[in-house]
Amino acid sequence: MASEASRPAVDAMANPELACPISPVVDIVFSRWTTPILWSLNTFGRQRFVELERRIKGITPKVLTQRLRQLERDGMVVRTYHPEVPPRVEYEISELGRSLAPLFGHIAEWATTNLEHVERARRHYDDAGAPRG
Amino acid sequence: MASEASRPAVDAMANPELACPISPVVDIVFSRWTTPILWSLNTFGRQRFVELERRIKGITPKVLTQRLRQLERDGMVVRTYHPEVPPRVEYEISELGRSLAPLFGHIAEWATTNLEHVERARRHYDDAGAPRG
DNA sequence: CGGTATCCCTTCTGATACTG
DNA sequence: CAGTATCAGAAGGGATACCG
Repeated sequence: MASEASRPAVDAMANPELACPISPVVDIVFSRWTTPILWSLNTFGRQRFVELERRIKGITPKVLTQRLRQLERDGMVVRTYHPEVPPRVEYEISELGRSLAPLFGHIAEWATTNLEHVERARRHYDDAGAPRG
Repeated sequence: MASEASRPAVDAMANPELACPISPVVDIVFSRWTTPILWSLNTFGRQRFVELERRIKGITPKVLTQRLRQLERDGMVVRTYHPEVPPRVEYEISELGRSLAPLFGHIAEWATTNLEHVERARRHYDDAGAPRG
């Protein structure tokens, strides 16, 4: 195996000890509400606060603000303030955020082929699969 | 665009309206503690409860049980109970769970090239980037 | 419009103790 | 060993109201 510093990314799947190397990414990218936000910004382009609020069904302004701030801090989205009356704020995905697109594509692909397997497993488990022992 | 039923997975990136199609996967795969568990099982193979408990630093038996049950219900892991004294239970990743390996690989790859960008963005934001407006 | 402030409540989690 | 039971505490959201 290669050294820690020069190890190719794929080798991470075989990296022993300690926590799994994808946990940090999960914290950044896959927190609640972040994927719909990134998805919306990536799909529909630059949007205002209300547009996002309306698009992302069920989110409250407080939570939307929190997540947008976090995503802005992490460099995933860019916030632009226009000092007008009424004020106008636009959010757009950054280059760093856009680099997640292929990843999201892979996840979507996994979903289309495997989500039904999960559903099936759940039904099977709920019918008779409760753990014995 | 193709119809809803036959649409290729990658087109999901352009799917309009409603929530983003990867949210269900996020709920299943990227809940707290699930990635370290799947990672450990995928990397080190079949393991007993205590082995997982010791390997995954900081997890409590209660939470480990909860997550393992959920993963078992979703068909990601297989639980095998050996009625011996003392009892022995082994967990291993399922075929469905193993199908996530390439995905995890992509995430790990993204991490190695982009995680430092995130760190940099955070420092920059914390230094002077607080939103004005 | 684009938020913030406040309150409340559910969920998640940790610690501890105990059992077959 | 492989959990379960119980309780307490923290965190994350939601609802509502208000502000520049």
